[in-house]
Amino acid sequence: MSELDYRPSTAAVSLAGTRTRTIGVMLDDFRNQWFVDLLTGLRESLEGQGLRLVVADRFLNTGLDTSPVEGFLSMRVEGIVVAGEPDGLPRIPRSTPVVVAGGRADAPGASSVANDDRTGGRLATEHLLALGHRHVGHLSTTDSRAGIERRAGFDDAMAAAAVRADQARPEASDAGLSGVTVALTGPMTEATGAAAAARLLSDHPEVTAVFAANDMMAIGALSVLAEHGLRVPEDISIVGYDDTPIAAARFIDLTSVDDRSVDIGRAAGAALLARIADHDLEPTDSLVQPRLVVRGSTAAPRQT
Amino acid sequence: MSELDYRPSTAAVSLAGTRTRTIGVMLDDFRNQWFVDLLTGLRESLEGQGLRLVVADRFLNTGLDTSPVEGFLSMRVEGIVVAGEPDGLPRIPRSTPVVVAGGRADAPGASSVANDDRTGGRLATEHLLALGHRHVGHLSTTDSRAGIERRAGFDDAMAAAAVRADQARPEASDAGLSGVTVALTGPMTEATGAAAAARLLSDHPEVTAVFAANDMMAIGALSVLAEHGLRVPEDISIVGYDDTPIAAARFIDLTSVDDRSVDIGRAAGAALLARIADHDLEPTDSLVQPRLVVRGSTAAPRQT
DNA sequence: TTGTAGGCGTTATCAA
DNA sequence: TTGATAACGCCTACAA
Repeated sequence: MSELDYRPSTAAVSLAGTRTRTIGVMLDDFRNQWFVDLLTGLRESLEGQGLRLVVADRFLNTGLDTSPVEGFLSMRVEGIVVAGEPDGLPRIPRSTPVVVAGGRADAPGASSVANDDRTGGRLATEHLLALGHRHVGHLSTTDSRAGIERRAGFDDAMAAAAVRADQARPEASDAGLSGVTVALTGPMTEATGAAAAARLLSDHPEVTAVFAANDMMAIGALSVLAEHGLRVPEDISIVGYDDTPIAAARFIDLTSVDDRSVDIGRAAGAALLARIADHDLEPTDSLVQPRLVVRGSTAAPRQT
Repeated sequence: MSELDYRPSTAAVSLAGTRTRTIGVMLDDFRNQWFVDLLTGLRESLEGQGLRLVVADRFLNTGLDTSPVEGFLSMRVEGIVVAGEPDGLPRIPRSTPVVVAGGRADAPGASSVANDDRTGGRLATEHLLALGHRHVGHLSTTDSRAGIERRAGFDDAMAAAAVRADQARPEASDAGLSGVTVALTGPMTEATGAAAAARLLSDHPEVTAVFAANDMMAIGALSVLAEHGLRVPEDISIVGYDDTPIAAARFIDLTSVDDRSVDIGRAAGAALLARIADHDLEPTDSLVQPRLVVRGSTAAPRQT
C-alpha cells in the first residue's frame, strides 16, 4: 500500500482480533532494580510468541487506577505477572492467568516462581562457616517474608554446624560456635542495616562475620563497621543478598547471594505461557535456586 | 449495571473515542534510575488530565518493535516523552508532540527540557575552589554530551578562578592554581572512573580534589583513592554528579550535583500538555538549574 | 432528558 | 483462493 508509515492500530487489532497478545507486568516499585533482570528473563520466554509486554509500578497511574492490575484488565491482557510480594492485589478473574514472580503467591489461583531464600541464607552462612568463622551475626528485619526465610536459612546452617562440631568433638559440645540475629522492625534499607549492625557490634563484639539480609542492609553495616575502625575483610567479613549492581562495584566488592532473577523471569514467562495455552491448568509453585557470588568482603578470620 | 467487575475496554474506548488519553514515555534503559524521579514529575503535571502513562525502555519489546516509539505510535498516543539522549529515534509524524526530557532535542520539531549540565559542572568546581583547593582534577569521558557540558562548566569555573587570582595578586599570575581533566573514551561507568582516577593520580599527584562527571565514575575513583591510601575527605575531596541514591548512602556519602529530575519531569509534562492542547505551538527548549548537594566527601584541603 | 443508529480500524467469517 | 460483510465494545451525534 503505502511506504509512508502506516501502522495498524493496536486498539482496532485488539478489538477485532481474538486475542490481545499483551501481557501486563506489575512491579512494586521502579526503584527496585531487580525487575530489570526479571524482564530480561520474561522477554526470553515470551519472545517469538508475539506477546507485547506492558509494565507499570504501583505509582505509575495512581489517579486513574487503584492498581496497575485494573489497567491491565481494562486492556484485556492475556496474562499478568506480579513482581515481588503482592500487597493489595485486586481480585483478578479466573480467566486471566496470574503468576507471581519473586514472591509467594498470596492470590488464590496464581502460580508462583520465587527465589529459594531459605537456601540462599544457608549458602551465605555456610560460606562464612567454611572460611572458619565461629561467631557469626545476622542482620535482618521482621517485616519481610524474604527476610524471615533468609533468617531461617541462617539458623539452618548454624544448627547444622553445631551438630557437626558436636559429632567431631562430643566433649566440647558446641562451645565456641555462636550465631546471633539482630532483627529490627522496618524496611530492609541501609539505615536499618546500620542500626542493626550498631546493635550487633555493641552486644556481640565477638562476631567476626556478618550476614545481612540484603545488600542495602550490608552497605548500611559497612558504614558502621568503618566507623568502628573495623576493616573488611581483615577484621570482619560481610555477606549481602540480592547481588545488586552496587555490590559488584569495586569500591563495595560485596560477597552476595544472586537471586537469579533472570531465571525467575524465564520460568515465570514459561509458567504464564502454559496457562495461557491451557486455562484449565492448575497453578504451580516453583523455587529457583540462588547462587553465592564470592567477592572481596569475605575472608578467613584472623588467627586469635 | 453489575457490581461484579465490569471494566470498559481501553481498546474500544480508544477506537470509538476522539482521543486515546495515553502518552508514551520512552526510556533509554530501566537501569538508569533517574527516570524514576522523571516519572514522578511527569505524573504531577499530567495528573488530573486523565492521561495514562505507558513506559517502555529500548529493550522491552525488541522483537515486536524496532523502537518503543513504534509501539506508541501504533497505540495512537497523544504525545511522547523521550527520556535522555535520543539515539536512533524513528521519524515521528508532526501530529504527535514530542518532548525530550533530560537531553537536548536532536529530533526536529521536538521540545526539550534538560538539566543545565554546564552550570552543574561549574557549581561542583566552584564548591571545591571555595573550600580552598587549588589543584583540582576532573574525570570525564569524551562520548557523552552531558559529560562534555559538565567539563565545560569545570573549565569555566577554573578560568574564572584564575582571573580572580590574577586580579588579586597580579604579580603572581595564576601560579598555584591548576585544573586538569582526564577524559577517557567509553561509557560513564565505575570502571571508566577508576581508570581515569588512576591516570590522574599518577600524572598529577598534586591534586587535592576531584570532580567526576557522574556518581558512578566517582565511585570508581573512590576505590582507586582507597587503594592509594588516600582518605576522603581528609586527603582528597571528591564530587560526583546526578545525586543518585547510592551517593546518599552513608557509606559513600558523596557530595554530588542534583539534576532535579523531578522538576525536569514536571516541566516536560507541562510542555507536552501545551503542545497537545495546541498542535501549532512551536517547540520550546528549556534548562533546569541543578543544585549542589554537599555531603561528607568534600572538605578543605589540609594545610601544607 | 432518554434512546438509538452509525462508525472507529481491524479481524474473521461466510459466500462466491 | 478472493471478496464482501458482520462483528468487536464503546462513543457520539442525532432523533424522539
